[in-house]
This record gives sequence, C-alpha cells and structure tokens, in this order.
Amino acid sequence: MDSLGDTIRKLREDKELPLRTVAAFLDIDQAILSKIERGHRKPTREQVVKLAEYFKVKENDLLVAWLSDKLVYEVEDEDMALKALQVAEEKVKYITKNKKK
Amino acid sequence: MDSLGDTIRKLREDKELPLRTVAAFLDIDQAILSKIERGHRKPTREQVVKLAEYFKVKENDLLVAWLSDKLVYEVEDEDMALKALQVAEEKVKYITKNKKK
DNA sequence: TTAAATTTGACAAATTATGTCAAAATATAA
DNA sequence: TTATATTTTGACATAATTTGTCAAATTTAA
Repeated sequence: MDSLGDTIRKLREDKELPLRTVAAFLDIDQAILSKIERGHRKPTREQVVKLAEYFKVKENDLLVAWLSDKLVYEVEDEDMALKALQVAEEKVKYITKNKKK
Repeated sequence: MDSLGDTIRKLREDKELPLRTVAAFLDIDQAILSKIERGHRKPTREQVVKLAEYFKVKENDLLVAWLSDKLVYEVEDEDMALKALQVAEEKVKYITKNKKK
C-alpha cells in the first residue's frame, strides 16, 4: 500500500527528473518536495492538484490519496481511530443525504 | 444524529447548569463553551476528556464523537469525502496489522 | 422590566503548517 | 578515486490557523 509520497516519487523517477525540476514547477524549494516524497511533510491541496497536472494522472486519484493520508495522520495515535473513521463515514452519508433535498 | 456539541449541551441542560459553571471547570471563557455546543468551535482533546469526567460519561464515547467530528470537518467540502474515509480506513487497518508483529 | 444567561464578533496569543537556506550525506559520472 | 549532481537534514523565518479573552448585543425567564 503506497503512500502519496511513494506515488509521487515513482512518477518522478519514471521520468528521470530531479527534485529541482518538479519543485520549480510547484514553486517550492526542492527540500520540501524531498520531504513530501519521504512522508515527512504533507503537501497542500494545491500542490497535489499541480502534481496531477504535471504527471498527467487523474487529479481525483491523487486527491483521494492525499486526503486519506491526512485523515490517517489525524487519527493515527488514537485507539479509537477505526471507530472514529466509521462514525465519520456515517455522518458524511447522513449529511450528503440531507443536502440532496 | 447528534453532533458532539448537541451531546454536551444536553448533558449540561439535564443538570441545569449555566455555561459559566462548566466553562469554569474547563478553565475557558463561557463564550467558547457556547460556541462548542453550537458547533461553531471544536473543543480540544483535553476539553473533551474533562467533559467526560465532569458529566461522568464514558470518555471513549465522547472522544469518538469528537474525533469523528474532526474528520467530517476535514473532508466536508470535498467530493471524494466518502472515498477518502474508506481509503483511510484501509490504511489504518493495514498499519494496525503491521504494528502488531 | 430587570436580571441572568447566552450569543456574537473583534481582536490577541499560542500553536501548527509551510517555506527558505545552507550544510551534510549520498549517488553518479569521469 | 575525485568531482559533480542530487538528495536529505535541521535550524530557522514567515504565514496561516486555532484557541482564547473581552465586552457588547441578544435572548430567556423571574
């Protein structure tokens, strides 16, 4: 199961691009991109969108990976992590349903 | 489906306590407690723990409500909210499994 | 009404997220 | 090897968000 960082690194290495190049496109220091790929930093939503564009992959796929990573980060040192995720799912379903009307 | 704020408000009103009293126990201004109950502010983890103690309800139940609220807040304006939650669940299961070893 | 309780919004302080930079470490090519 | 390019790390700055106070406005209920 790849993290978002792993995915980005693979995309970049497949094209044999240095951090410098991709980081320039994102308009950030390469240090940050390095940290993002290694999972030591979370990219911003905008960076993820740009990366999808840059590597020509589905924006939605990358955003799901990004958002789920954020959720994992948010619950990870809690015992009730799984329970909370399940309850959150129910809440989202409930909210979505009542928004449709 | 009650939010955490609703739950706290009910617990407080059942005991006929003013915001002032409970807020004092939490060591915050009553304005914040008002906002928490109305869902305009998120309580901190520590505040939730204190509230569980104060109202003598299961800490874990309140923490699940709190954490799931935070998760909902984090995904709520994303189309892929549900998908991200499901992927996060898989990731948490994966992490938990590999931690046991 | 008037007194208590609650709500609101402007603002301040604290915390966390995001970024730069330069030096250290690592990988690659000559 | 030695030199060059790339990546990684950590100290630090800046920006954004969270968490809080305060006082005035509003609502509730005696």
